[in-house]
Amino acid sequence: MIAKVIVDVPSRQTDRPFDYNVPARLEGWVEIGSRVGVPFGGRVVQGFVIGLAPFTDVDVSKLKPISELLDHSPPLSPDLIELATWISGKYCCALTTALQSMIPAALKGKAETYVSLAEEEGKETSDLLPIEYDWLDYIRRNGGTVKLSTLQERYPTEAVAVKGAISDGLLIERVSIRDRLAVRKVLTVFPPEDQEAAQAALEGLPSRAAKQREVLRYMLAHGEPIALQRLVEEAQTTSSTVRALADKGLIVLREIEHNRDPYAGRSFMQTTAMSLTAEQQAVYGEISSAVDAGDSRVFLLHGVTGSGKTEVYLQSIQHCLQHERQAIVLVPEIALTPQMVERFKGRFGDAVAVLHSRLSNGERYDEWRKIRERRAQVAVGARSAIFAPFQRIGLIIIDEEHESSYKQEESPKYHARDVAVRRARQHGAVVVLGSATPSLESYAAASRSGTAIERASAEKAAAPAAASGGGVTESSGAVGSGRPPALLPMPHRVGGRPLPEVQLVDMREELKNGNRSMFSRQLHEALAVRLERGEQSVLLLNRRGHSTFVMCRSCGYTALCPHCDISLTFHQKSRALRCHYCGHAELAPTQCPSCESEHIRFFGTGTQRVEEELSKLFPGIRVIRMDVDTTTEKGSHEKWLTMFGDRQADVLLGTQMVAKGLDFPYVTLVGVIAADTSLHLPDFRAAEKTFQLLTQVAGRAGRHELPGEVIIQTYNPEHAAIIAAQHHDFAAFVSAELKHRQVMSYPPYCRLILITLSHEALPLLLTTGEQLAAKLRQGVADSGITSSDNSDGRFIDILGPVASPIPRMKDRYRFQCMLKYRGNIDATGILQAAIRAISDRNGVPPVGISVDVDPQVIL
DNA sequence: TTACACGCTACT
DNA sequence: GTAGCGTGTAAG
Repeated sequence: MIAKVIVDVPSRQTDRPFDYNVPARLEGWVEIGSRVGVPFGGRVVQGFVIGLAPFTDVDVSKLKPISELLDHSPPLSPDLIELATWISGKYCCALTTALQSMIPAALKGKAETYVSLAEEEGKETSDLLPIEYDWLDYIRRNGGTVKLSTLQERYPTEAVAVKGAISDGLLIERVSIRDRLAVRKVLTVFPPEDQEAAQAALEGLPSRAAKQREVLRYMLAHGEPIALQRLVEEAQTTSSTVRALADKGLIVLREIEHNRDPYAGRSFMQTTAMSLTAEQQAVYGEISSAVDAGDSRVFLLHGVTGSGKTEVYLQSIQHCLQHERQAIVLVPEIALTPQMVERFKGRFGDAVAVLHSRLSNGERYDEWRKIRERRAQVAVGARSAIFAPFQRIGLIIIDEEHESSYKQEESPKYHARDVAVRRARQHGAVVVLGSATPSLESYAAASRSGTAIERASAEKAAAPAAASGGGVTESSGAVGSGRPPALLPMPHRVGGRPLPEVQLVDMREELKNGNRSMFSRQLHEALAVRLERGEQSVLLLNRRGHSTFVMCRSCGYTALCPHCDISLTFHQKSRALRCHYCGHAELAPTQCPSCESEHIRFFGTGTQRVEEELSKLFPGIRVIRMDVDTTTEKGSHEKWLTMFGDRQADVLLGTQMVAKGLDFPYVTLVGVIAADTSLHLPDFRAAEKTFQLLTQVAGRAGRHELPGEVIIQTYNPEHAAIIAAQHHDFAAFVSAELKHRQVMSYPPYCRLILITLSHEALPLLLTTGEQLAAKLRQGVADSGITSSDNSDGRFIDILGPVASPIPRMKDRYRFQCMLKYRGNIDATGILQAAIRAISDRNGVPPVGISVDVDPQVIL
């Protein structure tokens, strides 16, 4: 049997299947999706079997056998392999990169060399005396096989002798792939099987074996297996005592597989389905009947904050599970809070597997196995949970579908929303995209469709998009391909609670009136009121990144990274200047390195400064600050939110992470320190992102009995995005923004591909960039498309090359080209051909090329 | 990606 | 003559 293997060597030349013989001992075990170790160019690498065939075209003399099978059952299923193939084509990445992203990091094997004694295999080594070679004895003591690296570490002076032994055939070298992490095993003590015999033996124990007697009594009394470590603690004894008992055969000591459960020892209050409002019921009805139909439909659930989307998710999942199908729930990493997890665990208990980046590799691996072994039917997780190894998916929910964190920034640069639609089609599953502020891409696509229930209520909301429509590309992402998503509106909050009142404060006026503080009088006043009433406030510092840059007020010098040409960021803790991109760090200067002035200052309002100011204005105020500095530690995120929920603080101050999905009954004030910081970023989505963030954070207030108030401080109170956020007016925002996008020709009116070229040598980079652009233009011309609008609605435009927004990173210069296109155009195909055309005959391009299809951040 | 072969330079 | 290094090539 021949296996087609994708080897884990991510390069253009090796991105194709290689054929291997399946050795007799693995016959029947090697399946499609198996992870194997194979010899590849003089070493052993990991690979995935993507096909099996009885014969091959490859010269038999070249064929090598698979050297090992790495798992008992294949970690990938054929549908995931098919999905990976699609991803590698759509997002221009190596197939192995796509495959690799689908399995937990714990299964990313590394090659390890082992040496075995030849004598163990019946060969003669009598001419080597153990006295002469300590290391030889060491190998014998360790069962005849040890890791070469361990041997080298223990006997550094014997390198030559070891090498000699290998070439003399006394030692046999073997290369094997070792997982980063095996299943965790725990030594466990089992109670005696024969109670009566044990009782008798207990009497017969010598009088000085008091501890043994105690342990045995404990085990008889409890009658349940217990971890050795715990037994030792509970019985105040040592492991040797327990082992002695085990040697006598009175108890059994055995390793058992242990599953790390990050939520072990935590009880979740079980909840049952709440009765739905008419609005929720209508939406639930649409979703559940589509699930029943096994129809791979896409719904865009547009529900205002507090409209009860989560309850609809929960009941839809319930419905799906009742039909023996599984469900995936994607949540932005930042919103994967204990609150969110609690709601799912509370409803579905152990049937839920949770996957997020704060889990250790081991924990994530265990959750993943829980899914694969069908012990879980619901997966809740961030982006990569879309690859959860379920067999029969019925429903995929993407909460906060507009979040840019669904786009992976590293290769494979996939968008989880588009992958979800594709995977749903494989399984005949329903996709629900939920948001209070849908992305313009999804919304524009959905506006072109309609079903019974939304036609009535959505017409008004959809009107502006539909009016400007026609130009909306029918293929902007997978969302747009096939049948357009149907819009499911939920415009009302549960319980008829009003959306909070939003007040805009013009900070220019504040300055004019002599208030130079970062708090306006209104916000100051409102905070004081909450403190007095014992209510809570959420303060948002809307700034992307955490940059507090360094500038000299005398000469204007700013500290730049010597490798990347971008501003260095000041870190209070270490008093260091760090580069955000390459990790370069230096000590913060006390005087200007350029003009030696003392007037060097750290700019930008960080959360730290807001915190200081708050304590100055309100002595004794209890503030919880959540930003990258305070939430990197494992579990810290959770800890802060629990504290805040327990009302151990008056103010929750933070960056974007405080804006999403939180639901605290005593929060009656939301303050935005400066709404503008993200508004003027050189990114066509800046306004959209600002609107979304403001709307989301405003939704944190007054979700329960107490009414909420929102204060937004801004220097641009007349900006359309900010006014729309003030009035909770999604339709107005969409209408204005879509017009703008159409004029400027940006998504959803076209699609984008960003190509970044990088190299240390600037001249080479420039010429290569020009060559690539020329080949692209030629490719476009050859396929008969012009860059102006065609009668068939197709159009393509090639921009650049121009210097990237970050013109140098890690000592490499960067230039970029942008492809803008609309209509049925194989843009990735044209691009791939152009790259091939400027590459050498081995397919290696002269400079680094990175391709980002449907980029989220142009910045 | 990486191991290895090949060819060149620089020195024993 | 050969160790040491850079470059190119192929990997089943």
